[in-house]
Formats: sequence, C-alpha cells, structure tokens
Amino acid sequence: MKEQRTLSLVAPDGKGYLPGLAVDTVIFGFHEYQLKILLLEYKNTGLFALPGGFIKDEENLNDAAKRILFERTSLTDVYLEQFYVFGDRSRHDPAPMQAIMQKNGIKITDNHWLLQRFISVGYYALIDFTKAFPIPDLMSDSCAWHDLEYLPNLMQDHQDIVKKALETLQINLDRKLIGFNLMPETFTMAELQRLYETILGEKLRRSSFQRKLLSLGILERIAKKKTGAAHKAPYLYRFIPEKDRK
Amino acid sequence: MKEQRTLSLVAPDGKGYLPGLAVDTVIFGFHEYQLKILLLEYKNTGLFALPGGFIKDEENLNDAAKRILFERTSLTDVYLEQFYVFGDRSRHDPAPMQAIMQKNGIKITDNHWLLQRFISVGYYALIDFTKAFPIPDLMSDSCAWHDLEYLPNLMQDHQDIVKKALETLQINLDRKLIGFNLMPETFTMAELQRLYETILGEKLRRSSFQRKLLSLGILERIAKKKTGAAHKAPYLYRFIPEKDRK
DNA sequence: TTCTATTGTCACAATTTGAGACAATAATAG
DNA sequence: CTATTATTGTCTCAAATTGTGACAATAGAA
Repeated sequence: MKEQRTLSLVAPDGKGYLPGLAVDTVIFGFHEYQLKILLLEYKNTGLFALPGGFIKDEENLNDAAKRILFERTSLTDVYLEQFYVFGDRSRHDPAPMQAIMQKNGIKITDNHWLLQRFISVGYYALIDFTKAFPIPDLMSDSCAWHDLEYLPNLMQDHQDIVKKALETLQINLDRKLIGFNLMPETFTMAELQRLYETILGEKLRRSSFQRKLLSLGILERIAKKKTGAAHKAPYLYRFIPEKDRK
Repeated sequence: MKEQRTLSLVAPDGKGYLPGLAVDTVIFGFHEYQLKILLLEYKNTGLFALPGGFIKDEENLNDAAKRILFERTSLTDVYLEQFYVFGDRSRHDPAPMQAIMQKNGIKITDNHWLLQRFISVGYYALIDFTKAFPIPDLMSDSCAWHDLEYLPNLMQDHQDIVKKALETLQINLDRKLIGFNLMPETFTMAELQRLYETILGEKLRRSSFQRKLLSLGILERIAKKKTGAAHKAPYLYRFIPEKDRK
C-alpha cells in the first residue's frame, strides 16, 4: 500500500496538487441482489461521502482517479469511467469540511486550501464485490458498502453525483456490456439477470434475456454445474473479453 | 454584446478565474450536406483552435460554457452538453500559446497563468447554421465554419476533442433526439435524413427512416409544401418540443 | 419413488426493420 | 398542352427480433 489517505496529507496551501479540482468516485458493487456503493464515514461527524481525492501536479486526470480508487480498494485494472463534471457554485459549502478537519485535528485557517471552491470530476467504477476489501482513509471511521436503496445522507451534492452515476450506468449497460465487471468470474444466467434487473430497475423476461445474452457471443458456458438446491442445476458462465472472441 | 474576448482579458496571474481549468467547445452546424464546426484562427500564427475560455470565480461551470458559446455566436438557448474532461499531462504544451501571446502583444513571463497546465472540460453545442454569425475574439483573425472532413491542423489535443465530441453526438443522436438542433425551423424529410447520414457516417434507407421518424410522434407536418425542382414537392416538417407533445 | 422449483430450450405470435414497388406530382422539354 | 423526369409518400411482403408461454429435464427434498 503506497498511501492510505488523501485529505490530511494536503498542506494548507495545497502544494503538489492542482488547485480547485477534485475527483469523486462512485464505486459500484453487487451483492445479494443489491447494488451497493462504497462510502466513507468521517470520524465523529456522522458525515458520509464518496471516496474522492485530488490530482497531483504531474498526474494525468484519469490516473488520479485510478489512484484514488486503488487507495480505497487496493484494486487495479478496474472498469473506471468519467461521467460528469460537477461545477456549480452552489456545491461550495465549506461547513462540512470544516467539521471534518476539526475532528481530525487539522488547523482551520480562513483560506485553507480544502475550504475553497472545488469543481469535481465524477468517475464511476464497477468492481467485483467479492474481490474488494474497502480501506478507510485516516480521517474516516469506515469505508464500507451501502445499499443504493438505503443511502445515508451524503455530504454536499454527493447524492446528485450518485444519481447521475447510476443513470450513466443504466445507459451504458447494454451498449458497452459493462455489467460483467460487477460479477464474479463465473455466474449463472439467473444471477446475471438479477444484476440487470437491479441496475435497470425493471423485471426482464427470462427466456428473452437468456436468448439475447447467449446470442451476443460474449459468454462461455463452463461444463461444470452448480449444486445446492432442489431443482435442475444451472450452467455456469464466464464473460469472454473482447480480445478472446472469435 | 457583453464581451468579445477571453484570453487577452486575463491578467498574468489569472485573477478572477479558476486556475488550471478551461472549457473547450465543439460547436456543430450543418450546411450543404456537411457537418461543420467553428474554429478560431489566431492572428499571424496559422494556428487553429476550438473556441474556449475560462471559468470565473463565481460562475457555474455550465454557465461558463454558455457564456463562451454566446461570445462566439451571440446565441442563447442552445443545445450544449458536457462530454468529456481532457486531463492528460501530455496536453500541456506552452509553445503554441506563447506564439499566440507574442503575436498579440501579451507579455510572456515564465509563470504566466496562460502557460500553466490546464485541464479542459469539453462541451459540444448544436446550433442552427442559418442563425449563427460567428464572431472572432480579439486575438483571432476569424471564427469560421470548417468542414469536419477537412479540418486544418488544430492546436494541442483539439483534434482528439473534436473526435470525442463527434462520437458522443453519434451515440446520443437517437437516444436524445438532438439532431433537430442542427436543422432550421422547418425542413423536409430528405434534409433530415441527410443530416442523420452525415452524423452517423452511413447511408440509411429512405422508407425505413421516414417510417421511423414519423412513428416517434415528434414531427409536425406543415400544410405548405416546398417548391423548386422537377418532381413531387415534399412536405415540410417542424420538430415538436417535448412539452408540446401529446 | 414422488414431488417441487428452476433450468434450458423451443414454438408461435407480435412487433420492428429491411427491401423494394408503385402511384402521385412539380417542374421542364417539346 | 402533353410527355418526361426525379423525387416523394406510402404500401407490401420478407426477414429479423422480441414477447409470451409451454415443456421436458433434473437436483435435491419429502
């Protein structure tokens, strides 16, 4: 682990980072029929926030997002994409950040870098829930999964950011075939269908779904079958990466 | 006209603007079966660039984009949307900006604000070619339409920005029904089809296209017909804004 | 061995799209 | 005025896709 924290490493003048610009990441996972996202809970404040960070002077923007994602999940090679820039003046509200800084023993100066107006680039990531072990930063009690349906109140405009991220995910699901990034290596057709239904927020027909996905030529059926319940055992499937398709 | 220029109003320390952040706009128009974009040509430099600008300290990001668009076109209420943030370190190349500043009598200091690294938020706009009268800024000889197929060499990574803007337009064309923003108030079905074909870069079947677009319930057929050529006169259509549909 | 829930697949209907045909018609040529 | 020409609006039929339900297969439970 190279680094576990972001905020508190930042000097009061923000030296080493691009000023006024931040990255916020909506990290999606899927578990027990539910879409989840990772949220940080700042110590002793009851404030929840999306994992975020800043861009180093000599860092590519997309690399900064990758780094921030890595710091919270230890994962690399993750599906990660920009989706919107949040740049309204109204999102500038220094109060919660002041509270966080205070609780973490950071000296609050009137023009502390963290209290200025920030414009934030929103990224969303899709990760395999079974592979992620969330790591809080040093200002946070926890970095944990939260059900998308039952989110706590979030800092600033983070609720809007989540909403826009979900909309983007819904739009891109079929076109970019990115749902598989939320699944474990192997899965049944029923599990995959539940993922789609959860993301899209609607029921899908079983036979149409199966026919459609098999016809795309992106699934490999694995000979083995799953066991455990009192009915015919389903096949397991694996997603075939684009490069391996014929 | 409130303001006609951007760059040269900026003080060497960039006071009044958010540091390190810019907006670049890809302004699309359609004329004589061709997609066009607006480009600035900087005086005596042979350098072409997308219209761009900076964000004021107290300005919403999206409002900055609207303002920049207005400064070049005098248009308001235009379809304008973010599509990507260009934040690679490699895009920082002060040489062309130095040339522009020199030719425009702006004093070049080592740490002039304009020569720092910028991250740029890309916006694309769709406007009615017949309504736009491009206005150069004071550093530019011209602000003029250029055929998307025959662009001059562009500054920095502006070629990539245009490419990404076009890809976004192609993806959103059907989903958001935004093509009409490129058409005049009334148009024939053949004209509309040519627009779609040009944007998508492929031929479409006439009867399928007509059937599809009529079935969407977004076109109002106007009683009058156009005249002028030796064949049956086509109907004229008008796009029905969402609020007026039933 | 029988029962139950779920799976993989098929058949048929409904819908959408592809592809072409045809009559209507605004100007033009004679 | 009439014949010609190019394009338009619409229709038909075929092909492809999707909706809908049915059915046999089967892993475990009763």
